[in-house]
Amino acid sequence: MEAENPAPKATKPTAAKPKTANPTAANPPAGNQPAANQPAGNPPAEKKKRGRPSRIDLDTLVSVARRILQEEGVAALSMRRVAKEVGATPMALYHHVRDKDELLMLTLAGTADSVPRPELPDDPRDRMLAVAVHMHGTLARMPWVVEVLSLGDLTDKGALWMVEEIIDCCLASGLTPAGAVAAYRTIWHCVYGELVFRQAMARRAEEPDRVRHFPDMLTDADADELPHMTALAGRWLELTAAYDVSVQLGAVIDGLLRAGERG
Amino acid sequence: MEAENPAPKATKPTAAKPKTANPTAANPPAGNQPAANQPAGNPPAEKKKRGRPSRIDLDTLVSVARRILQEEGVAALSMRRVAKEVGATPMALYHHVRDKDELLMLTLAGTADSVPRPELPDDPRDRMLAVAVHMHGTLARMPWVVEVLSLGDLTDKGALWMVEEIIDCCLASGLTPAGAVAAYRTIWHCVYGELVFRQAMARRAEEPDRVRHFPDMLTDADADELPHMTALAGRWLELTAAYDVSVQLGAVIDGLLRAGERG
DNA sequence: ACCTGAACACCGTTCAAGT
DNA sequence: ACCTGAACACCGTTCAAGT
Repeated sequence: MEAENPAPKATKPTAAKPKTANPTAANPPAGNQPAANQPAGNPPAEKKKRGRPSRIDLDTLVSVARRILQEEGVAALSMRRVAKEVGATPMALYHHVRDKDELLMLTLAGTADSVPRPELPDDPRDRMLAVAVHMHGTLARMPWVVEVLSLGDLTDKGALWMVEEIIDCCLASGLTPAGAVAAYRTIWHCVYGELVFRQAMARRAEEPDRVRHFPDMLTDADADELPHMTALAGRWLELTAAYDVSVQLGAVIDGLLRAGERG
Repeated sequence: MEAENPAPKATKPTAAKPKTANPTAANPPAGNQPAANQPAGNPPAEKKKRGRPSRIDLDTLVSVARRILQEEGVAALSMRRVAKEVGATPMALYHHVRDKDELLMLTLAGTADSVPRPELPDDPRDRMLAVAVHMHGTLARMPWVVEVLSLGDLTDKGALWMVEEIIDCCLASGLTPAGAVAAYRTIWHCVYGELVFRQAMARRAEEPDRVRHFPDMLTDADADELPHMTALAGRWLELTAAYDVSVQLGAVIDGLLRAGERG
């Protein structure tokens, strides 16, 4: 019954083949959303290809999706919405991307290159701090990227120089390759986590009639078990607002590098 | 026209009043999902209240929602699904919760108390590391909580002892109150970030025919600009799998405490 | 007070058919 | 090869009405 594999040629298309060869190469930096602002109904008919000119192509799809994301966030992005904006049926998109998830990942390509690289100090410790702060600052100005990034990691080739720099600094400071990769990840977690909760707080602040759980849930009866929390409750917003990403990342980096020296 | 506020009594219900007085108090620890496993069509009729006995009450709503979340994740939770499982119309739920977001927040109450508190060492540094590792380990076993937590912070009163402990250790180590709160947040970012990407990696591993962006996107031509990345590309999965949360959190905590000593 | 029924304005995706 | 039309199986939520 299940003897040898029959006809290994191409009888059963394994459904695995991705539709885009190399998305990052096919989708150059794009500066700051080139001309995606006009209503995309009729694309400029000046690109000459043989055969029937397809009404929509992957680049415009991704551009339109990216614009929706940065103007209205991930919640506003739907296949139907993109289809409407390019003047096509929802199902037309599925000829260019496998599904919504693939379209989302493609929107990340080029975002890192849309921002100029900063000058970096030479000292490894200061250098990796500068890179980490730059990562954070860039993403703070692109909230939609943070939302999309939770689906996966490292999809934009233009962002790899930052990873390279941080790992280079770690190695220069004496960490092992494994330690350097781990240190990079920890730094990334700090950056990413801060952005997620900063954005969550911003969203909550927009709907003020929502139940506030903390610190409103604390009563005087909690002072026994939670003395510091009750004491700090009144200042909590002020204290969290004073959070300094640069200072915290500096401390984290110092800890990671010192652990490498000892290990 | 817009003179003095008319009739400050209760003429216009300001739509702000939350429907649950104190969700955490109204919803005790609940151990490990008490008896939410039987089909919840007919609730046990042994609770005697006056007036028409409501067919559904908030507690069963939250229990059912929590079960769906931990069995199938946030994507599977919908108001309609919960309604069906309690044997009611979708709209019946809106008499007990304001919207889906409120229901999600309510599911968090009691989750921290469902896990026993660990023994903690006395030394502040070791103590806060133990708490952080406990946070991470607990949430690693409750992926749905991580997903819901991105909507906000600190909604489960039973989780506050961990924040209290970490802040207490920071203060005992000489940090200022502001420094202690900041240090807690940084530790939380590390814990949370690790969990998000661990889960994202697990999700991606489940659908293996998806495009892998990294490190597959790297070619030999990138060796100039990204020497470490190309060199480490082959070992990347192995290296990230070797990530040790406890070691990393230890280094982060050391860095944070030392920064406090100097500051 | 608590719940139902119908409706509105959406989703992602499959499938068969058109050119 | 590229796209359409209709359909499937869903969403969260509003509104008017029932008891």
